[in-house]
Amino acid sequence: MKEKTPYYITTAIAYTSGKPHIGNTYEIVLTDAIARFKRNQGYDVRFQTGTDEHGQKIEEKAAAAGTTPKQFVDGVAAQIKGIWDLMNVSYDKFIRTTDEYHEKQVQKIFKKLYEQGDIYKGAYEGMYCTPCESFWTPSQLVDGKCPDCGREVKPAKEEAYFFKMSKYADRLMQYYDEHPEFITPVSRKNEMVNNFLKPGLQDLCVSRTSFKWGIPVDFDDGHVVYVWLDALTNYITGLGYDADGNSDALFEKYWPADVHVIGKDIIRFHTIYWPIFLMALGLPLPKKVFGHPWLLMDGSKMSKSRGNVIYADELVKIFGVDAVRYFVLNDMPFDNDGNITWELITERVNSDLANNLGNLVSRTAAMSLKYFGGELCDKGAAEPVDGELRAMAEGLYAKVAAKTDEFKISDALGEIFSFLRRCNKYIDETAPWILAKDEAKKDRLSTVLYNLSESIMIAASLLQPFLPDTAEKIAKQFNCPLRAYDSLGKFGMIKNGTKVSPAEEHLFARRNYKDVEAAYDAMHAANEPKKEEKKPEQKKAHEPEYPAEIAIDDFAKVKMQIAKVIACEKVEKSDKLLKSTVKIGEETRTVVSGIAKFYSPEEMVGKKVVMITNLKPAKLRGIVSEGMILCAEDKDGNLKLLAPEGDIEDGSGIF
RNA sequence: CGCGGGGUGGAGCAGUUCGGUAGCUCGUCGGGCUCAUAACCCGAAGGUCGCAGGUUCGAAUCCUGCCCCCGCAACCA
Repeated sequence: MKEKTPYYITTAIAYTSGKPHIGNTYEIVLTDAIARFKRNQGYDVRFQTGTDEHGQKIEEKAAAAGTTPKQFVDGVAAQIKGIWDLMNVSYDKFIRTTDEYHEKQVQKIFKKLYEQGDIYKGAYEGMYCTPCESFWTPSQLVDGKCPDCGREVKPAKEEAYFFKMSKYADRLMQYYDEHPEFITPVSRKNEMVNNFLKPGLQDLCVSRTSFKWGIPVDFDDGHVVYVWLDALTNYITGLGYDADGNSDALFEKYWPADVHVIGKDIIRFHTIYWPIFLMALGLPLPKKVFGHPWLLMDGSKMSKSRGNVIYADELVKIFGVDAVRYFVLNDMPFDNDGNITWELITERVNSDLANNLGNLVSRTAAMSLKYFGGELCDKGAAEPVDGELRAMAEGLYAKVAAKTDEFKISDALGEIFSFLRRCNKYIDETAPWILAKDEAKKDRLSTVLYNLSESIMIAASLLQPFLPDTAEKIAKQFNCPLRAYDSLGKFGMIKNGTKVSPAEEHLFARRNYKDVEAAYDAMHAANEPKKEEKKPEQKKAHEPEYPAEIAIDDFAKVKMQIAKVIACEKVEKSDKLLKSTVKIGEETRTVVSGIAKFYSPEEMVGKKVVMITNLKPAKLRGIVSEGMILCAEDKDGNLKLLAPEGDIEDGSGIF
């Protein structure tokens, strides 16, 4: 017997900074669908996913939550895994970058690359602008001065390790040329070449000293491995790769990966840095990187602060797992961003799943039960009208497989659902209820119902990777096994005498939008903003994470005073910033505030505002801001200045 | 001129590589049917393919210019 061909497929690992929303969940469902399809085709599939758990942001979040980073990521990783499981994702391996074997290998890899000279200790060497706290390359300087603020800059250094990217650039270009399908969709390739390869690759910073929550560089205290070298290598450490050459058999079997499924935002890291790391390690490169588009909430990017986030588990509660899987798989175009709204998903579920698929199964089963006690039998009473149905059924697998191979999952589903539509039409053409009235047509009736059941089984088998539970339910109701993919070209596999069972419940319930809305509102009862309140033009609201309580001393550190705005202008090249000159008693200061969307310079002048006056000065858009004007912000990001209730002298303190 | 994506009947999308009757799903309207989840089937209405030029016998598709939307970047002390 021939050995199965290995197929290694991965998702990007999810960053453990918070609960993943439906957009993040899309990636895992997409990958799962492909993995399941490949398994059904007879590949020996390994499907890996996991979590990316290091970094400054996590360190900060953990601190804000009052836990250790490890406790924090344990919690989030469990949550992410829980959602993947909820979505019925058939991963074989869930890797965490805090797993011991991963950390150990990353250290080894780092050391190996260092020893062979691909990683070198260097410094951000450049012209440093102290007030801006920024490094600039000589070419960025304007007249030899800081391009931001126009001040003097001086040469400075900050220690860090770098990877010599440029060394491998030519080989990478060559790889692109020899493997035109490496970057999918292909349109992304040009983006990479034009934006990064042609201008010349910058060396990549691969260590940090500014935070601690990372894998330590074991030969240099204070340095931790910086994100990409840590995160990307999960694809090989998860297979048991060993930098010393003692890799696991798994690694030998599955590497190189057949495809990395990732979001379009990180294509660059997977098609430039990752291949180069692999070249440096002397390993073969992945065969394909598929950068999928994004799922947008009603046309705008989902973000917590915008209040337009939809989570997979909420959708599942309302619609069920397979409906959610179907929606994200079907409504995502191949290389454009997809759109999700409550109306859209309701419509999809109703028209495709309930009306087309669910009702077809329901009416077919009901007729079999009614006319033959559920017994299926091809009496051989074929008629010309059957031909088209059979031909379509027999050709369906090839079409679906072709689309799936191109990762055009939406098109693959489209093929299946147009076939289901054809089945519904077949019922109309054959009108079984009329055949049933004529005893002489009994055989014909039986054959018609057999043909329908057979068609449904073929469709269900092809739907299995996308809607696994639904396929199972159909198989159970028709008492037939799901078909092996190499026999999908044959029509007539159901054994005569097979009995259909009555339905326990509808495959998919029809929903009306009002109920969906009500269910959503009930779920969010008190908090969360409602979904209608999305205002795309409004930018993010701040999301401070407060400690549970603070001591009075902490509060006492903040010096607040009343200030009077005596002059105000827009900051050039900025759409949010106003630069105000304020008077605080005897003192005059300059302060920059992000309120230009809400206040014009004219209306600012003369206002008395509340200001923090002992805040460390910061430079914004090249202007030093000496304080902060306090505002209240609603959930849509609208701002209102805080002002004293009555008139009071500027410079007055606030307690 | 920072980078990138997009503007196709009421909604969501395909078609643009290699120009030649503008397609799909949903919605609407009319009809049919009754096995079925007010489901299914048939038919119809509805589009100057963002705008303006150009190339061509012919442009959604190629060229030029412009407008609008979105994301990234910058920026919110």
